[in-house]
Amino acid sequence: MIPKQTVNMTDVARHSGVSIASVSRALRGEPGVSPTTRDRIMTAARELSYVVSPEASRLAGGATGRVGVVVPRIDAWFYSTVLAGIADEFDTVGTDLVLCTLPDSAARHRFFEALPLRRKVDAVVVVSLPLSARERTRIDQLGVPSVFVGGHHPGGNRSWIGIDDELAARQAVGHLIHIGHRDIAMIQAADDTDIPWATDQARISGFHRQIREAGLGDPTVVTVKWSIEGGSRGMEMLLSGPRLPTAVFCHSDEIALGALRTLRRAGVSVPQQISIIGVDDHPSADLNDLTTVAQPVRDQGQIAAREVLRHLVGEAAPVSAPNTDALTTLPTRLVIRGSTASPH
Amino acid sequence: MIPKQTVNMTDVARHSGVSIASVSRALRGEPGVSPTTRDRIMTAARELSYVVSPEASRLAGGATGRVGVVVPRIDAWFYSTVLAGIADEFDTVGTDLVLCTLPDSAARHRFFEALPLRRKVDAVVVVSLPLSARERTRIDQLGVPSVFVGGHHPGGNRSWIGIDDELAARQAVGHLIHIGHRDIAMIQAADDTDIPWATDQARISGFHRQIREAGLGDPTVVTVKWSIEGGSRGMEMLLSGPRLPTAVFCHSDEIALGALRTLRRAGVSVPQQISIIGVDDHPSADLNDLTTVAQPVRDQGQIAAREVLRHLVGEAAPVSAPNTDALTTLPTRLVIRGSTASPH
DNA sequence: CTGAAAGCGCTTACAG
DNA sequence: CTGAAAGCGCTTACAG
Repeated sequence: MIPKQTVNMTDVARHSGVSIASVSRALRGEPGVSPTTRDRIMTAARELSYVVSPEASRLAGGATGRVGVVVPRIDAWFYSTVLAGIADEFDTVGTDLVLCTLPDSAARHRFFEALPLRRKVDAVVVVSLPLSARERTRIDQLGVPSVFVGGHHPGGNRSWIGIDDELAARQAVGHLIHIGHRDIAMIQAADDTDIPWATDQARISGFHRQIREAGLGDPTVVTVKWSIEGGSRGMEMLLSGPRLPTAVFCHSDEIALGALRTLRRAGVSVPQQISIIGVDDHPSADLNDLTTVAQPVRDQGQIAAREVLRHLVGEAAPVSAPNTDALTTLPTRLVIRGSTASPH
Repeated sequence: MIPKQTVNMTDVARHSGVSIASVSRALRGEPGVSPTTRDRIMTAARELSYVVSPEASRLAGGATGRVGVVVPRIDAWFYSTVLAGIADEFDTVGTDLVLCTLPDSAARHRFFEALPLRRKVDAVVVVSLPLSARERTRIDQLGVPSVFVGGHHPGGNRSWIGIDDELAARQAVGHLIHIGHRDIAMIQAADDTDIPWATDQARISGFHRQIREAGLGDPTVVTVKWSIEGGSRGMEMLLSGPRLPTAVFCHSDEIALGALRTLRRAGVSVPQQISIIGVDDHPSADLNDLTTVAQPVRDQGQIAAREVLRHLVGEAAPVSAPNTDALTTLPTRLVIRGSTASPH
């Protein structure tokens, strides 16, 4: 005879001499089970090292114990770090993480049209994806709570965790101005998708506002792709100009690192001849002595995870929570290293 | 009245005027459904934008459509890149990826004892975890196919994809010897867990073998943690010695980057006064002009994913595949940049 | 506090 | 080729 592969609720019930209804209740910590019975059940479950079948549980109206996490990609520092924060938090409560990556627009389109997460998860976390109205609707149509991380506010009273990108830009540019720079350029990053990243807009407008408020003239701005290559290219563009600015605000640390590489190759010394500042506090920023504005990345993941788990336990609609409660803005802070100094 | 949340197989059956048995068969591409009927069913399913309930499917004896991926952590370049390769591949066939991270030994212990993946996935990919015999057994007890990536051979005829770490070390050291170095030290990384990483042993023995075969004397070796900090520390130790070697083989690029940082701070010029070489071809290696031995990381993930999917479709036991077939070793190659040069 | 029973949405022999 | 029916392992009213 073939032994049963897995022990099920019936086995636990038999071993503890009760019905499966009681086992189900006890295991989920529901009221309506006497302490004695509960004890007996828990012991039996442990002895048999029983785990509920998520399939059966879900099918019968329970939860899946799974949460979907949607990221553009994972082989990039920001996303993998957010993901690590989420994974850690899920692990403590035993929630399974179903990962969805949308590396290109085809994958993205497929995801939002087919909604492969449908009927598979109890909630979803969307990381750093600027959504069109249609896409936002589709996420809602998953019919489960959603939480958004980074980049843009999803609108409505959807939960959002992120930083103030405009402020981050102003902190960076403010530092340059504070130490005496008057001729500040920006290497800005642009995405090639049609939907503008809120992050990008905010960092750009923060730069311009800070420049304007300091009474400085029209700054030089070059636009490149968001990558180390892009940063290299951007600095090459600046080096090709009539005169070099005394400082450059880079859209991100990746851009800044590319810029530093070009400067090193060009024999321009940093910070003596030019100051460079980025945003993010990428691990390589420390390694390359880059001044930057740090954002708490792992924390964003952790907080998002907690938020989503909160939705899952307190199933009740958060009537008490006002609209504004849905937005959590984390602080950014200047990290001064060796790539910035006063001009001359 | 409350509208049904989701459309189920019965709806599709009704719309196409057949029984749910036929719908089930048609949707899974099984034989035994006439082309006409199949067409009608497919159309109805599309119109209703129906997706099968994985829960119900699994419960009834089908597959979950999910594969578990176990990684030590994700906020590190190697793992997130392997993961990206896996995720891409899964995406093309619609397999869901359930992510498990084991950041510390507590999480690891919990994972192997509780086997949270039990009954939840059709297969599992284990990335770069050196397993004890007990842990290997536990993975087998999941009762689903498993594929291993990187680091160590799992033994038996389990599928494994990785590189030849000993060869990688020899390629690196061979380059140093080839350009004239005779005094070569190593900064080696040690893990703090009790189980030795096969990767580590292999890179270390590759170093020693190459040194020995070149007839060079007893090399200086310092041991540190696998991190940029560790690399910094290691180079500090070498700088504290009686005389500086002319070249240093670093266990990994991260170690090498830390070493470079210390040298920069110490005012020792690379490669004029000392050559540095790493292993991995971490993105920062390019940025910091580090010579290294590259390994295909994303490919390892992709191949592992394909392998696991192969197991899933061809459910039949691979009787034809001999034992050796289970091991896939990917090539490594020297990438020469500016951190190595002939001595003097 | 406890249990018998219906039902969740599928897959799979078994008949026809 | 097609369908009626059992059963996968749970949860949840409904009785007691």
